Amino acid sequence: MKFGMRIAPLNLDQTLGCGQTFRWRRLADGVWEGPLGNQFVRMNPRKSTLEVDVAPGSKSARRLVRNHLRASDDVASIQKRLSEDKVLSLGITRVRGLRIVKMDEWECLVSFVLATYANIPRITRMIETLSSRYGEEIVDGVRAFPTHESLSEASKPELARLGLGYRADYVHSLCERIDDRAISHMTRLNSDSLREKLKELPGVGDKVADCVSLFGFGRLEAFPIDVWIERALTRLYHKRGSYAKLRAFASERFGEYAGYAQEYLYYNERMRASGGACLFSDE
DNA sequence: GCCCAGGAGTGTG
DNA sequence: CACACTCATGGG
Repeated sequence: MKFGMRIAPLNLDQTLGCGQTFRWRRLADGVWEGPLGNQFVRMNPRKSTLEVDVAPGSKSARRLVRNHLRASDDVASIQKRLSEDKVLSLGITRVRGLRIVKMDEWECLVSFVLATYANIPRITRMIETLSSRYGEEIVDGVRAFPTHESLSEASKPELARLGLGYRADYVHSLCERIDDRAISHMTRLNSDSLREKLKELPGVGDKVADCVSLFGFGRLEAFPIDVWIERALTRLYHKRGSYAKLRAFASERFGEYAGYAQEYLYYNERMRASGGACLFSDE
């Protein structure tokens, strides 16, 4: 079943390939596919519309995609606001279609706990391993990210044999410490309280709490600081210091859309490191 | 082999 | 508050 929808501006390569989320795969010609909720979705960016292909009878696919790509974000307006920053204004037009995604809260939490001190290819593998073991099959050979219930059935030694390293213990205790009800309750907290609640969880520190706030709970003011962002802040803004200091700087500088600013800086820093084009400069 | 990775937890000064 | 150290392991 195919249908078209308008989500603009949108660059799927930038949005789905930059490490916000880990289960989308790029096919030829800019087509992306992957599991979204309990459905397997293929997305093909056309001139002015996004062509979506899902299994016949999938009624909620349109809503799922719109929600995941945050279709209601007024990205043009957000970029206009962030362009007041002289550093970002230089290259922001080249990430016009890079959108923040909205992930499932539980999937996001586990994913970014796994992401600690690992690189993206490995994170992808770990998440694929958990999904293939504990996820529900949605189409042939593709399994959804495991629910809290199914992942909770994994024993500690079982998890320890899956190549997660020390993260295996985090995942196991995470299952014991939180459930769907608790997550549902957290969606109603203000961002500061949410952050503190997340940090009470095993394997969740400043950075993971901010990633989960941003990509999982949709708090656009969150500004996760990893090694790449640290480098970007040093190089472009000559800012160094503790997490709290850098976070305060970002909050003051980028305000309610700090999350988008973070993603632009992150994308740019990684492109730069891999020899790609550099969007922003401090000159 | 070597260095690094979308860090967190714990202990110490 | 700031550091220092450890944690387990794959990717480039």
